[in-house]
Amino acid sequence: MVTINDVARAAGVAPSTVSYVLSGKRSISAETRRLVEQSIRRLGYHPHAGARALASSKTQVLALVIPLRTDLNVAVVMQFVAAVTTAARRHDHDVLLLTKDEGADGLKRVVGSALADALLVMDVESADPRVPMLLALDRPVVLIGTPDHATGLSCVDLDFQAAGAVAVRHLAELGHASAGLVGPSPAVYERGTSFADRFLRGFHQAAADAGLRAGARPCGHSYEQTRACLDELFAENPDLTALVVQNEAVLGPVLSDLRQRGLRVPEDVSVLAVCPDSMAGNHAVTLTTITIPADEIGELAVAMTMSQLGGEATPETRLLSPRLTRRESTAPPPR
Amino acid sequence: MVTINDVARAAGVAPSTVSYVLSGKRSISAETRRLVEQSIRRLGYHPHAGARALASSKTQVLALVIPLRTDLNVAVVMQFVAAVTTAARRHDHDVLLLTKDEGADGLKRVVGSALADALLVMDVESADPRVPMLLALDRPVVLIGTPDHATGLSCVDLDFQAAGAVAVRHLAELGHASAGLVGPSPAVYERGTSFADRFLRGFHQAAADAGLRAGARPCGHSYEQTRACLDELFAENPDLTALVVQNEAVLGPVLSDLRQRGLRVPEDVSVLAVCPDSMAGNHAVTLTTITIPADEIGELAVAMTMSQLGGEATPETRLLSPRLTRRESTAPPPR
DNA sequence: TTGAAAGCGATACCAA
DNA sequence: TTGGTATCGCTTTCAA
Repeated sequence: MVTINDVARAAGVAPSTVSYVLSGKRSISAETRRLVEQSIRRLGYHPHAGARALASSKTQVLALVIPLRTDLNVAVVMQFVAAVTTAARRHDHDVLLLTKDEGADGLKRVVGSALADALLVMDVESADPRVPMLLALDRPVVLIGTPDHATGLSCVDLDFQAAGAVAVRHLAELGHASAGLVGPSPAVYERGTSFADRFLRGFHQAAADAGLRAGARPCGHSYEQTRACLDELFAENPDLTALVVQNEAVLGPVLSDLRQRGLRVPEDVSVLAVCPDSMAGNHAVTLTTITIPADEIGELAVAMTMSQLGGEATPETRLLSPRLTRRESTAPPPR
Repeated sequence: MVTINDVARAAGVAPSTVSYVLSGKRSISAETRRLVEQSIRRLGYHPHAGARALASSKTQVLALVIPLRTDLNVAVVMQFVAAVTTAARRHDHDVLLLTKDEGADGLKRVVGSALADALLVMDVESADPRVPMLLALDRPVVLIGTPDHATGLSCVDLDFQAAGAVAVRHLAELGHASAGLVGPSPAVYERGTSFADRFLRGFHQAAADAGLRAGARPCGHSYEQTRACLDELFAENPDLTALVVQNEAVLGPVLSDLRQRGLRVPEDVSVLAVCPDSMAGNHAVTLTTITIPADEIGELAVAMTMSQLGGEATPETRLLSPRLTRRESTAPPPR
């Protein structure tokens, strides 16, 4: 293995000088820098991460906690993971992957054994059992989502409450008098994953304000459950003319079930989807969407982590404003 | 921070003894073990990963390289990531996430700086530029997929060639005289991602053997591209009675386009999907599938890595036999 | 069955 | 602007 001493010897300088060339923590003459950098390249030197961590108490690693349930949300989670990893590399950090099932102990372990400098946590629940521990942990933490008692923790998320309102207002402006919400799966509500509740709140409030008749139902991810969900929505409100779908996984089933009911989109029913923009074109009718900007959120989360690591920032909550893009799937109601 | 010395002092033993209790590398009296373990718990001791890596030249970390394209394959990739991470933890290892765009240099960096003990690489191409470097790297490597010149590297994958054949034979046995393959996106073929070619080969060979008229087309993931793909397949073979879809992302579009053509599944057209079993129930008709056992592959990949790390194993290629589960979407052809 | 101590490869302080 | 060196926390050899 090539060590800093090898480089130092080759360049005819002290090991500490090599270290300083690498870290930029003190000024180096042009000539010395050249010599050192050349030796580094020639020898193919890479600093030993463990040694570095030991000496500096910095790992240059971010731990990212992802949900394990692979049946739902996958596209969003994946996009987010990709964004975080890419952004982390731009800041010269790597990403250690943890799964939610490791729980609070897993986080304690990773921090305790100095495997990571900071934590990014996805799929946070309203009363997330990990929150107290995260607060106790004296490390930068950024949550994707907004749990209830997170004062002291940084949070990033789409403003789902505003999104719910934006969805309703778009439909109201088109002239709809009613709207049904096809929500995330019941499990999501049961776990108290806050984005579902926040969207629902925005949805109902805006509906009340606009005088819309609104109904909402969670929706499991199988075709049968989707059909049942629509059955209920239509039973409650037979003259429904618009659906808001906050569940990417069932977009296909929703659209095909509507067709089987003899309902055309958007002529008979408008459909507004809450999902990444990239999914808008994957259906027979291009979808009006409120985008879930997973990569923006990921990048922002990393940026916030970095400034906390730099000591320049204190915890804060950032909610991104919803953006609606109108496409083919929404139109004025029939008649 | 709690160190091994703190634990040793609390337990009244030498630091080395604590180390041996932890590693099990020499026998310890019951009493000493009890004392040490108690101190560890009481103090909440976690060994410092960096220090450990420095002293032992082992990181207990596996690097996992994932593809970045988030539009395709996401479900499979995600399932795989989850499986690897979970399996790694069972073997007392963590997972460092790399993206494919880091390329060969990224791998060199990670190994060079001793960030990981072994590499798991997804999305390998036939003539993957990373292969030579992986061979040069003197570390355990397991590839998900099978590149061309990988002698010396371990590979795990579904036996896609056999899968192609199994698909055709199932349809032939049902009495079909023709079959169309809706393949992965053109980009996948262009990159020479080997699973696509292998499936295609098995598909064509088995079709020739069984006397089936077979056509195949790549398929982009948008609705428009899917419809175009089906257009071509039907143009080439107007009396097509069966489709094999090796592209989970377009299953929805394929099914709804068939309906728009007035074709019922399975009465008029049989559909056989190559995808994770968990997706079989997400459509109006439950799908006959050849499963992509992402979690099995992930677990196996980790197991192989571990035995290589243990020095018990030499590189080998393992192709999992395809498993077909018949559901509603395949049936004898009309008439 | 246990202890003492020499590294592992960096960083960063103290000097020059 | 540079060098020397103690130090980080652990593993493992050598001795007892």
